[in-house]
Amino acid sequence: MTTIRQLEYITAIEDHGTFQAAADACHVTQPGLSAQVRQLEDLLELQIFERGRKRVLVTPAGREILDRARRVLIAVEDLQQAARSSSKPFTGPLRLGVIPTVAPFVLPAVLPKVRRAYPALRLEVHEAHTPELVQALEQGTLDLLLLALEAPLGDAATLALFEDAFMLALPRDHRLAGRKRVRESDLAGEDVLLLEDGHCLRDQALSVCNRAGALEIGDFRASSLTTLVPMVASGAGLTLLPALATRTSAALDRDLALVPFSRPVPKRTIGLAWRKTSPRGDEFSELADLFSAAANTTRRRS
Amino acid sequence: MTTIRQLEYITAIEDHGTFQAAADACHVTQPGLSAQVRQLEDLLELQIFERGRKRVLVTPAGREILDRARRVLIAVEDLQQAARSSSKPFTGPLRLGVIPTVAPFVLPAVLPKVRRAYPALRLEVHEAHTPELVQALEQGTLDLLLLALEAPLGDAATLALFEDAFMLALPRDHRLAGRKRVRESDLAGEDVLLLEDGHCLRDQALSVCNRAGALEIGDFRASSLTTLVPMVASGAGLTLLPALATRTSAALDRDLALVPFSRPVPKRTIGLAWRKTSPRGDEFSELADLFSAAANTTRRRS
DNA sequence: TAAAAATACTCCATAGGTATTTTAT
DNA sequence: ATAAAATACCTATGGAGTATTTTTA
Repeated sequence: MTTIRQLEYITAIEDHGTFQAAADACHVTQPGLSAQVRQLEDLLELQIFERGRKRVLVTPAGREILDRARRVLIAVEDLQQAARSSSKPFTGPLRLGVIPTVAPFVLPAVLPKVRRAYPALRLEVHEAHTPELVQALEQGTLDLLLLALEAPLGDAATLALFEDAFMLALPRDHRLAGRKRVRESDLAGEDVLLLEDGHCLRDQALSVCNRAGALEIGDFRASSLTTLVPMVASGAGLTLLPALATRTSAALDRDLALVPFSRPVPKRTIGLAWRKTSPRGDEFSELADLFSAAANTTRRRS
Repeated sequence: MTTIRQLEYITAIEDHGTFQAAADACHVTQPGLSAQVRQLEDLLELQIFERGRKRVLVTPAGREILDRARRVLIAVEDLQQAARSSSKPFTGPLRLGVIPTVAPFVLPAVLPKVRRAYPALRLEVHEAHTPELVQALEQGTLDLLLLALEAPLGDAATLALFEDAFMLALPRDHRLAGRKRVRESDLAGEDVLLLEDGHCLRDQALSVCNRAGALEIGDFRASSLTTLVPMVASGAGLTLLPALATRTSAALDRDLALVPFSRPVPKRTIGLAWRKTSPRGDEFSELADLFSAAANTTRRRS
């Protein structure tokens, strides 16, 4: 009969590339794992892996089986988590994924609060771009995401925490630096600096710039807001910064000016996302209160 | 560690009401099954069942666990079915659910064709109303549904087969019996007979009647079209019959007249539905060709 | 020839069996 | 009083171990 263990073994093989590495990861011996894989292949009457090469290859039929095996394992994990949650909620590991343009501005305020409110919760933070986070969520590698809800999130459950308005960041000596407010159309013809590919913030800022007729500078893309801000301050161009990022020391550059937009204010929505089938939806909703409270604190601290 | 077998046991207990009956259904002894349940409860650190009463009761926490156990088992079944399908499609059991107002008019033509085209397919037909069918589909008790797509089907994948227009069925001596065509408004003030509760066809016909201002006769509801048609023929009132049902001997009553509607023609859409995650979606789409071909044959035979 | 997977075998943990007692209606 | 679940104990299947051979890049 098919067993959960067999499914863990085959997914471990795909994850680690070889039977030996998978066996190590599962804390069993290679022959033991091999035997189980063989048994599963016999039972299903199809070959999952193509052996022999340096790296095991997955057969087309195996591809389908592996995908479904992961679904089974997620369902099993969810069941076990449901059991933990129902007896003692806010306990055990919680793997949180956060995008890089949010993490440094929210987590320092939130994490201590979470630790204090739920000391039994073992929060693991992983930073990555939205597509990887969403994939990890669907694969069951992450439990909860903190990101901009404008990006495509598959069929995750979402909960908005707060709106994060964009502000125009520019050198102090720029002609727009003295303005009380700017409108998008003021950007027409300006040179803008943006983040590198992958950041959802890049895509959002870019679409504002395209609408306004601003032009991205061709030869530079910042890998983070921390590198982007000094570039702007030194006169290389303008950029859009989320308000969230304008309250930390990183943005406090005396050569940098910040101007808010007049309505309609371009913005992003920061929120939480989780698998609709997650057993911890209620816990996440409750955690959301802490997150938005902490985020508001950060913003008010300005 | 949690095992698939344990999950099968607890769902069997819920399905059969007692440990003993579940053990029989699983082909194991009661103590063996009891031990596994106990082990799972110890592992999850929660009680799933409340023993002692004549019928075992499910605890609130157990309710959650049982629901998730069923999801796991469906995912496992799907994996196994995917394995079968990838090696030899159109093989093994296919549990088909059909609504009562479609089954007798489509299956006689379709089943022989299916048997001939896919002799290795072991088709099991179950007849029930839409809500039970949808629930069984979601629970993994059925694989494929044949029904009217207008009813709420959850998040099933669907494929329309053909449109089934409604016709006005009435006694030969009724004032509308000679008409070439009728419009919905012609029904205003007429007495209509309908099917009993549960039939989606009842709901659809009723909504047409409500729009048209026709009144349902209060003291009679037919349990099937076979009982409804003679009632109409004997002058008890009018009814709406799907065209599909008007081509069989059951409807050939010399006291019955059938009049088509002028545009817009009230109708239902007959189609297939299956779980979006089913491994056999491709097979079902291919089967659909047989179904619509057979259904058209039935209709042309008139 | 050097990794990795398969084979051969041994062992023991445990799922599941039988017989019986306990529990709840 | 009786049906159902728990307990006690036993058995044997099969999952996982060690040692070794076979495979293929």
